[in-house]
Amino acid sequence: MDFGSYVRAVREGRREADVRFSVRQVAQRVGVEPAYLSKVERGEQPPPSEATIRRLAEDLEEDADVLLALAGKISGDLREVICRRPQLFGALIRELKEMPDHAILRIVREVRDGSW
Amino acid sequence: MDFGSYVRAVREGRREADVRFSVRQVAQRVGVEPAYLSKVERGEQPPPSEATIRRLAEDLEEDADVLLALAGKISGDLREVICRRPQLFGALIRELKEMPDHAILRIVREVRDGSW
DNA sequence: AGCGGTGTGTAGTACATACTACACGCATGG
DNA sequence: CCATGCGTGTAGTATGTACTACACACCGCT
Repeated sequence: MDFGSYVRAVREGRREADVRFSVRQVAQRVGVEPAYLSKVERGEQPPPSEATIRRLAEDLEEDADVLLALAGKISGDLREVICRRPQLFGALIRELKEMPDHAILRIVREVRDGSW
Repeated sequence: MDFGSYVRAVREGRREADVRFSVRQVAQRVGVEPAYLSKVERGEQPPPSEATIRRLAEDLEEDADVLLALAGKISGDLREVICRRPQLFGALIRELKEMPDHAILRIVREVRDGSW
């Protein structure tokens, strides 16, 4: 699933319950031209900037990280964290690359619970 | 320390032991114009592309991830890993954001040693 | 019949990215 | 003294990013 198709699917879904989720109205709330959003949804244009994707995610009540990922982008705050200690986070991420979700989730929980 | 200054420092260091590390010769091996490398080192031009940074890192025997980080970029393979499971890795990285190096290293080791 | 709202086609813009090509003056060695 | 290599200044290019502006045809409503 690419960025455009996903956004279109989500928006059309929302629209079934709320007429305010037309291309035009979403575009207006997000602050872009309707024609542009239309083209992005159809993949005729590449995904928008991080800032625009964030506003779009908020309007559609979608997770910004997921939309950014579909656009092949990484949240600015995550990039900063990694760039501050690239070897450390590089090693960690490459180590966890093939790990199943539950193993990673377990680490997240254990770190959060302060077993460290 | 910005990207340019760092590269310049490393290259000048290497040069003390090996005359092959002039701007011109490094540029030639890396595959860019000497004037361009010169400008990048002095911060007159923004850092090069990921591919060029990788070739530069190899020539200078520096860690590519470190150079990429100084350029504010994230290695393509790491981006792919994160983009495949954005929520999971997002949660993990944000959880580890303020953690000291040794805590993260411990996780890396424990994952590698297969205590999971 | 006409008005508002719909999606979309076409064209164009401003800025960033990622460089190349050529030229200049300096210095060091044969 | 001049050839070689050095770093660097100036100018220019191609491609990508991130959009805007306007126009068109269609559909439902009153």
